[in-house]
Amino acid sequence: MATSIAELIADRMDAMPTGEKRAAQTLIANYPLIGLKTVADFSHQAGVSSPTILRFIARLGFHNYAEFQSALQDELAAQLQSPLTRTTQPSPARGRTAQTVDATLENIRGTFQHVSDRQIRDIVALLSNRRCGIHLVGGRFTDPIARYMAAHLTIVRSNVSHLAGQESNWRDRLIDMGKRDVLVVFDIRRYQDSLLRFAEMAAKRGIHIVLVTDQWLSPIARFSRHVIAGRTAVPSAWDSSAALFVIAEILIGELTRALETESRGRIREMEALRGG
Amino acid sequence: MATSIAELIADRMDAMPTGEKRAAQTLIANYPLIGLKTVADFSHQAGVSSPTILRFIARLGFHNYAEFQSALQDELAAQLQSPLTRTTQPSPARGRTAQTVDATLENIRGTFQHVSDRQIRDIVALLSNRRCGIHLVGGRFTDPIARYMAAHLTIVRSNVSHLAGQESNWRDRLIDMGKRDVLVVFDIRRYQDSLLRFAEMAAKRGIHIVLVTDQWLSPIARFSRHVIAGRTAVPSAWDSSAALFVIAEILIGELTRALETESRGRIREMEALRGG
DNA sequence: CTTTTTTCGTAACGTATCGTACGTTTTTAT
DNA sequence: ATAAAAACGTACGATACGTTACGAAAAAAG
Repeated sequence: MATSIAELIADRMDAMPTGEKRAAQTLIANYPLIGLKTVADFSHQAGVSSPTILRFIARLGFHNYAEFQSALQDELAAQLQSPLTRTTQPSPARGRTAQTVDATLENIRGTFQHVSDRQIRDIVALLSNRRCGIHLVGGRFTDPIARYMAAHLTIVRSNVSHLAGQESNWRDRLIDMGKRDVLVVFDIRRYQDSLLRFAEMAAKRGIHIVLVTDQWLSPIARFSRHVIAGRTAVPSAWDSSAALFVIAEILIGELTRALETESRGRIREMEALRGG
Repeated sequence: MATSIAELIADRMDAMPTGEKRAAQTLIANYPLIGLKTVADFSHQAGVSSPTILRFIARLGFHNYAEFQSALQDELAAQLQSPLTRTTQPSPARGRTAQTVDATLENIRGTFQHVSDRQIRDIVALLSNRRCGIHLVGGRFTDPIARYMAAHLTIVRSNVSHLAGQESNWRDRLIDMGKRDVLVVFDIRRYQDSLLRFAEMAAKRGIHIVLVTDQWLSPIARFSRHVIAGRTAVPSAWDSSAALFVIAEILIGELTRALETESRGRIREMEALRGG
């Protein structure tokens, strides 16, 4: 069975009439972008008529042109997510572990390719205001990341709280949140209603929301001032939250640097308390 | 001047109305494929109307949607032609963020270069024995990782517990641990005495210890049956636990696969309980 | 709180695109 | 060489798409 459309074409190219063969050749030569354009563009580039293009893709087994384009886009999406596995070996021999690690690495890389320094700076500026409190909350699987971030932020500045337990507990804490407070939310599929409800209530109180989510964007994005989307797809039964974890670490590091002068004193003071 | 469309968006995202900002976020999160689909698809994914999408791309400076798509395709074509230049960013003035991300990626890569599939398999075999319970515990900053792992393991098998709170609480739980139980410990510098004491007591009771630590090896390694060392050095005030996080995810994934038949039933049952 | 401005979505429009029927041309078999 | 079959292109219809106009809603200014 042909795994990619390109291979599928190579297999059947010999058994094609001249016109369709030209279509196949131009598609391979400009793979896959020419296939994402219109039939007219494709046919003109190949020097054949539009119906020939349609007969060509029909011969490949697609029912219509849209289905063909969707297949190309899916393939492209997979390629963009892991360009390494494409350049290196097709890796049937490599272990599952190595493959998953590669996918995770690509997720992290891809995530930060679209996260601008500007965005990080803005969020850090928001979090570095000592006046306003920071509250962190997460979903079923992302709550540990919220905890991780809270554990660090607590050290570099005051007025940091992690919202643990059930939704009802969170709601009680809303009373203590002022208009200038910041709520950092971690939320990935499947998005929890409880988080959405809570974020909505917080937004209505004028609280700034920083959302760290997956590439499909939690509905909380509607109420969020800042949104960072991490890639989560890996060849596993679970989604990977590693990219979100790195986002948290980056924010921790940058905030620590922003509050360097004061945080240094805080850390020293804390260590004195622990040691004594 | 912005060289890529993604940067262009990042620059102007702040000055956009809420609806267009949502369009920008979904485009960045699904970059660039969503932009190659139809306006209707794009608008539906972003949760806004079609005109909002068009106003959004007009604000970016494009005269119509076709021009916008052409620009995306040109960018994509350049990327596909030289996949190597993509991994190494062309920007000469790389920010601290990118450097830290690179260091984190190298840490993860380096970590798994020295972790054998055999080791993973052995640990998974240990954890997949339904007879013995799994207990997870972590230090000050690594406890969230223990929680993360526990949250997943609880779903794929029974008899999983996360040791929360103070050391005294842990000790009380020791009574419930049998000789065949497994204790998964996360511990990085600065190694906590409390964890060491607890691990030692557990080891004396014949409990198998799986240790996930940093490259300098926690002293708990002495009592551990399996030790996985992750790299943690990054140009930041803090160490990075990302490699440990990925280790946890790998173990979660492999264990899920090992228990596939039974875990599938468990997951289905759980979702029924949640839905009902 | 009121007024003004901006922003957003519904609805309608014109166009480009896909898909098909049909006649012409080319190829193949007899 | 002739007939049959396959392939190709032109022309046309239906559909979906991008685009624009307008009124409602929200935000900002006074």
